[in-house]
Amino acid sequence: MKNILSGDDLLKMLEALSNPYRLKIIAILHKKKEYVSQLARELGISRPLLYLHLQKLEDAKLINGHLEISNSGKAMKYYELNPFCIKLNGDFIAQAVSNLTIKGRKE
Amino acid sequence: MKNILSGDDLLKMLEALSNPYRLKIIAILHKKKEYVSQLARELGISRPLLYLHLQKLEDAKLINGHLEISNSGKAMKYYELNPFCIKLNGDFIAQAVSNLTIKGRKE
DNA sequence: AACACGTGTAATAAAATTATTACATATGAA
DNA sequence: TTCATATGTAATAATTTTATTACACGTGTT
Repeated sequence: MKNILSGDDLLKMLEALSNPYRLKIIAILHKKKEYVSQLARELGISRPLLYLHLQKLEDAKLINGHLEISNSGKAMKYYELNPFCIKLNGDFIAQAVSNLTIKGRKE
Repeated sequence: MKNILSGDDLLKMLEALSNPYRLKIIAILHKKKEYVSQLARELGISRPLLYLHLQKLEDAKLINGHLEISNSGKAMKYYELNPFCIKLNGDFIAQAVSNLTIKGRKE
């Protein structure tokens, strides 16, 4: 049985998940989609900082965002969770590592 | 069904896994226990740097080390993998986040 | 027009992680 | 004694990540 995830993708995902705010974002979006300003309020952080975290999660393909025009006519950027499930154990990691790059080295 | 892992422990584990060398260490130790100097050679990194990575993995309880006296009488520090298996998905994370601390805040 | 609320980013500062260098110690073998 | 191999750490440098500040722009409401 082959692993769909490359070592590099797994690493990117783990990096994206290794921050408390980003775990919280996952938890919030697991319940429902939400827009940026509201997320920032719920987390108690500034929008610029939130953007940074959202970007990392989106780069890792864990969430994705899209614009919606609200009834009142405002553009709202909603993010939603991109369902995932990884069985993280020694086997899985050993397998993924077989094609893992270290800092731009060919390896 | 309760989660044995606190949010803080999950985060620590994810942080420990979010580095290419540390993933490689996991992969190596998944096959067999190994001692520090040999690990350093296999990974192509210095021992001081390796120690840092081993420490993070050990703090996250993913590996543990112990001294062994070799036949030739030298002290060798062997590390071995501490078997683990986490089903990483939205549910699991949402659950763990319920008791997650952010930077020494009571939350 | 002024205000409240939304998106978006550039520039910078602060903090944490990662990496290197230089040591110290000990054992067995040549 | 000198060499090769092992453990272990302190001090520092380099890099990356995280966080802040200051902007710009747009829409609807008062």
